[in-house]
Amino acid sequence: MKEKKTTKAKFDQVSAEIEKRIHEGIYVSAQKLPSEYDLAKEFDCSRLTIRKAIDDLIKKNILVKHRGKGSYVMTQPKIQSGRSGLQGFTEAAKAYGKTSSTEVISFKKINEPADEIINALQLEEDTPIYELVRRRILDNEPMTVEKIYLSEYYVKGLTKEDFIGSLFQLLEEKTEIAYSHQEVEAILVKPELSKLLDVPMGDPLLQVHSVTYALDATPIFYDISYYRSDRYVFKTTLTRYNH
Amino acid sequence: MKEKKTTKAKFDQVSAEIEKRIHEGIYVSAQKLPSEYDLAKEFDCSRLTIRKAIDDLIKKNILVKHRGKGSYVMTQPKIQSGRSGLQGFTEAAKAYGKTSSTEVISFKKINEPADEIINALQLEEDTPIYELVRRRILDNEPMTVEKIYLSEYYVKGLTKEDFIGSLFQLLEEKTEIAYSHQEVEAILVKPELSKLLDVPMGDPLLQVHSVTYALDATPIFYDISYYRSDRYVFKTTLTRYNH
DNA sequence: GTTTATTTGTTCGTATGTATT
DNA sequence: AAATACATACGAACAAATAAA
Repeated sequence: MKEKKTTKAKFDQVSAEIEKRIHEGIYVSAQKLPSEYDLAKEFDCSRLTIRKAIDDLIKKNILVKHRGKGSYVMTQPKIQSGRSGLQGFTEAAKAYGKTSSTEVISFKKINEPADEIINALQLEEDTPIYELVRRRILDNEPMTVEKIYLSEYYVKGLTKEDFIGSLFQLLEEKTEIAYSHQEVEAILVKPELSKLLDVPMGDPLLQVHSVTYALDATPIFYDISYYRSDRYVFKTTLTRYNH
Repeated sequence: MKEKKTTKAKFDQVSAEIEKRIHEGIYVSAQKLPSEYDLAKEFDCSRLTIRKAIDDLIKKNILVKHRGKGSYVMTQPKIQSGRSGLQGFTEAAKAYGKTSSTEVISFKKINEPADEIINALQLEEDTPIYELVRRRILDNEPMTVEKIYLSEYYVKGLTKEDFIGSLFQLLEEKTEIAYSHQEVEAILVKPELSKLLDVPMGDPLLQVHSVTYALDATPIFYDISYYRSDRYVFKTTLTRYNH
């Protein structure tokens, strides 16, 4: 039997502790953090470890630093929706203590998929593709409708009910997911979506196209999602200097 | 007299060379890069230097890696609009060889600014604020209207004409800009914007709120921008594992 | 299925360079 | 001009995940 990973990396412990201090108000924005040298002494580790810890907090948009000046705490956006973008619906819901659920609207084989999809997934023409339509509900209100297109390989033997949970988790049994490219646009609600999202015609929506890839750049699935614009905001942080 | 920085950091040379090889098709997605150890031998440097170079390319969404497996080239989104988000209108225009220009629509003092703005800029109530409205034009078509709100300090002695160029450049004479928080929403075009952006009423727009801060978390300016949804797409890349 | 080799991850010590105050 | 603080870089060693034998 294997032992659990109870001992995290040192730089993870350090960055967790710094993050804790920020939440406790010990380190506040507007004021400089202790220098890397001092932190290294305090945590009894090398400066490189401190630098790695700080680097991770910079990636998480929690700290900023500048050569010769020092490191500072970044102000937090009022509502934090994760690192970047729209991902993590279920996790975001949990974070706010809200009830979220997923409905599988349909799951079926498509014999004549749009070129756009065939192209994005780098498949031969006339390859059969499976379409999965799901709806996400937050506190009894429909928030998102997502249409997902996958090749047969990933859904062999699966039925509607299998898609109630996390798609990522399901797919990672077959392939390791590495990254996805997303494109966000503003569109007007279409009749079909008006019903599913319970918004009147003429309302604007956020439409997100994405393609998700494995490490070796194999496309895994294509996704078009629609977000109610009165409930969903896309948040990002831009940093000027990427030291 | 000081010598110019002709000699870049070694890890910058290495990452530039790797990037070049990717563009030349020497390193392609779907195939593993040489190991860090081998690259270190080839570039005659330490493994840490290679790791730093690779790390930077990962930050730029050019590479992905996975422990025990190796590093891979990420597929590029069809149209590359920069690191993340909507920033860099002028640069993006240049990259496509298009003509871009900026019009200053108005620049005036506002005596009763909205609470939303006072709040975002952390100012006292009834503090006078300056409003700058600009329009960006790409290939003779209006693309963006931006409303920017700044306190007196940053615009003292400036006139309309001073805002034709880069706002960032102008402000950095006074304060160093560190980062900004952005929120993207889908809205319907308002009458005023319909004219400025030359789109019919009822059309959707992308609306972006942002607050820009200095290193010490002082708010510098508040910005509400409107993007034509038929011309502008917001692009991001999400990475699953952030090693 | 176990062992071995490969590959990335973590960490230290040390030294020197460069920007800021 | 000096002190402080971050940036770059090397060498070395061991850990952990993965893939190959």
